[in-house]
Amino acid sequence: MPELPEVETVCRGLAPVLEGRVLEAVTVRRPDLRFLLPPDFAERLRGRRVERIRRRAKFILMEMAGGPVAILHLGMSGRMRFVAPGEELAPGRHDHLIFGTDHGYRVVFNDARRFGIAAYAEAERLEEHEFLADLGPEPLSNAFSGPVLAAALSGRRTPIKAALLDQRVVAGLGNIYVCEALYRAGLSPRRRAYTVQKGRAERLAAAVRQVLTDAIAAGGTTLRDFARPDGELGYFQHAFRVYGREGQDCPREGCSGAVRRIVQSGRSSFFCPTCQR
DNA sequence: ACGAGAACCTGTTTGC
DNA sequence: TGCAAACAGGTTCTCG
Repeated sequence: MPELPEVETVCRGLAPVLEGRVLEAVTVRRPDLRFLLPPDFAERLRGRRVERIRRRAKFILMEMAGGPVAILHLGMSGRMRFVAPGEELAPGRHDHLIFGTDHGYRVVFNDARRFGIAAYAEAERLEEHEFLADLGPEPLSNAFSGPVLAAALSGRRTPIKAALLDQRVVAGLGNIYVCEALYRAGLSPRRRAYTVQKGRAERLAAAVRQVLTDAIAAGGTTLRDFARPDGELGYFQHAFRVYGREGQDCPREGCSGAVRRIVQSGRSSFFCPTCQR
C-alpha cells in the first residue's frame, strides 16, 4: 500500500504528535507481524523521549533519546493513526501496536494483512540493521542521480519495471510510482534495465524525483484506505497518468493510444505503448 | 547468478 | 443475491 510518498506523509503527520514526548505506554496487542517483534520491544521504548521521527526508504524510524530506534514498515496494508486525549480508542482486530504519550495522545499501528514490520535497533548500529543495510540511495537526496541510477542498472537483464521495484537500486518506489515514473520518462516497463543509460537514465532519475515530489505535495495516494495519521486523505490518485487506467486514452496531448495493462512478475504494469519505448 | 513465480494474510471488488 | 475468484500499495524465498 504505502510507498515513499505515503510513508513520508505518515512521518510528517506523526512528528508533531510524538517528537519531544515521552512514551509512557507501549502496548503490543499482536506480536506476529511479518517478522516476530523482539520480545523486549515495548520495554526498550517505554519511558523514553522521542527525539525525531524520520523516514528511510519505506521505513518509519522513531529515534529515542539515548539511542533506541523503533523501525516500522507498513507493508501492504499498514496504517498509522493517532487518537487525541479524551477521544475513545476502541482497539480493532488489526490494531497491533499502541504508543501512548505523556500528553495523552495514542498512536496506533494497524495492519490487516500483517506484512508490516516492527523492529528495534540502537542508533549507532542503525545503518547496519538487516532491514536497512542493503537499501539503495534515497531518490530525493543528492545521492541519487542519472549516473548513479545508470550504474545500478548496468548489466541487469531484468525489465526496468522490476529493477525499479528492487529497493537496492533506489529506495522507496513501489508499483504505483514505478508505473508513473516510467510513463513520465517515456520508457516501456518491458525495456531491459541495462539499456537505460546516459540520457535515458537522466530522464528516468528526473521522472522519479518529480513524481515523488508531486505525490508528497498531494499528501500521497489514497486508493482504498490510505490516510494520514490525522485521518485526512491523500489526493495524488487524481494525478495518475497511467496507473489503474487500463483502456483509457493516453493523457499526452496528441497521442491517440490507450493505456495498456500487462502483468510483470505477478504485478500489474500500466503504460502507453505509443509513448513508452 | 539471475529472474519469474509462489508465498505470506486479510479484505474488498469483480464476475458468473 | 451468493459465492468464488481475482486482485491489492511489499518483500522474501524457492525453483528452474
